[in-house]
Amino acid sequence: MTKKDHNTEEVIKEAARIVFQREGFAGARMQEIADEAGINKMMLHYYFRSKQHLFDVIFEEDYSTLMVPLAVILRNPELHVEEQIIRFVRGYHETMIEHPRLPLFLIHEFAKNPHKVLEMAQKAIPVSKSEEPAHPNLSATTFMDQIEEGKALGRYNDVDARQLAVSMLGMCTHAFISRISVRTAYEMTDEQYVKFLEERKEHVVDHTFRILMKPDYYGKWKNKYQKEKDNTST
Amino acid sequence: MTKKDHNTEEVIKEAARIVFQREGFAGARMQEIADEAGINKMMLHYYFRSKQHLFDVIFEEDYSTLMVPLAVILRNPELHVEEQIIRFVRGYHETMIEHPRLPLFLIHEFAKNPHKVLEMAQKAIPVSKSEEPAHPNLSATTFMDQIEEGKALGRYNDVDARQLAVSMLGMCTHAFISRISVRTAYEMTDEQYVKFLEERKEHVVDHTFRILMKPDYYGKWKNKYQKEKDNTST
DNA sequence: GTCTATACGGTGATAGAC
DNA sequence: GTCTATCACCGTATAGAC
Repeated sequence: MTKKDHNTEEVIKEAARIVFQREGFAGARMQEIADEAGINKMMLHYYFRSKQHLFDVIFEEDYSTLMVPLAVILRNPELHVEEQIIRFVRGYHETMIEHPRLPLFLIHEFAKNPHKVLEMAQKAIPVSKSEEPAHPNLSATTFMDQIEEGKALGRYNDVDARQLAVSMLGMCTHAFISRISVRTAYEMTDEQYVKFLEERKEHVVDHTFRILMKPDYYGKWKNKYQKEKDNTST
Repeated sequence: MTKKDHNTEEVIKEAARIVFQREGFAGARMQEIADEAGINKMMLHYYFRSKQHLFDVIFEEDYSTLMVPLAVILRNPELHVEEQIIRFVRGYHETMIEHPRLPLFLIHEFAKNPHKVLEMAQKAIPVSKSEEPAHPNLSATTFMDQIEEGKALGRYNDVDARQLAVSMLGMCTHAFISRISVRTAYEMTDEQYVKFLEERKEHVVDHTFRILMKPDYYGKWKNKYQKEKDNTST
């Protein structure tokens, strides 16, 4: 427990993470996890009571990996909605490039067991104001309110904020969820696909803002943004 | 086979469809399917050799349900890309409102068994020209070429056509795939959610065109489209 | 041709030796 | 703390009754 920097528990968890993310709960075999970890199958039961319990531990961690940073962004009342969108999209892509199976894994298990996940969300994401839902769901009033405000100022198009939020999330998730389809369709190698994802980050921000902003306001933002980018890179 | 309008085979298939779509292949239990069909579990093996075979039948049908109509639209060289987009997005939503679990089901099983699905695609979707990939993947040259053409004509923004295609697909799928999240986030009843999806159809077209088209060309399209819509409804 | 009973194989879980 | 042996269960497949 002291010297081993990769103690058994951690080895098991990483093996379980790989197998569960690839196969889902129902498709995963305890034997497979044991093989992946290079240990005896029974050790799994010694360290984690049951398959279900092991899964819950992994799922909760993975859920937090994705959701907590995003929730922090969306709940920050100091951040302007435009800055929220930029950070959200970039953060999403950066996390998911590291963990490309996470979106489909979370969505699939969530769909199979919504009640459980909603409970978990309460635990996983610390809530400051009690009224706020625990799911970082873009229903946060700040997000919606600021979009209404932008409309009133004549900066934003008359978009439905909820539809916009769903579109933005869809644009974020789809490249990861349909990895095989996209790769096959465009005949990409692994390297080309990673490059596509890296680039996609900025495209999604751009697409979102084209939907949200009136053309001239978008033009101004684009100019300002381009300058900032140039300054950063030089 | 003659008189019974719902013969056993059909009853089993519908039960299997429900359970497979809900649980996935690995999560589905033969007993569950039998219960759903109101028959003895062993009948499943009588009519369909194995779980795998039953699954393949269902999956192939479901795959065609979604893909064939979309492929027809995308492969039609007569259709202008703008008309392709409109029909694609509407067709997708209309089919998926009927079969809301289909997107996640197909994507999940596809991700778990890409090789098999790609083979299936060859069978399911008749290919006219041999070079064309069997997957209705938006890589069809007509789609890409027409976007380049629109750019050259100064109608379209300088968007990456592949990024646009992925965004459009993501906007289409996400509302269905993350049904629970969306419903929870916006606290919708069943009826409100269906209404949201019905409306979303036109929003996605709109979002896509805002990404694709230069502002004034978008304005012209919007005007023309609004008139057509008014004429249709009156 | 339709249905039932039983055998097989694999998975998750447990008891106990070292 | 680690591993072996074994159990109980469940889904699948087969054989055979009606």
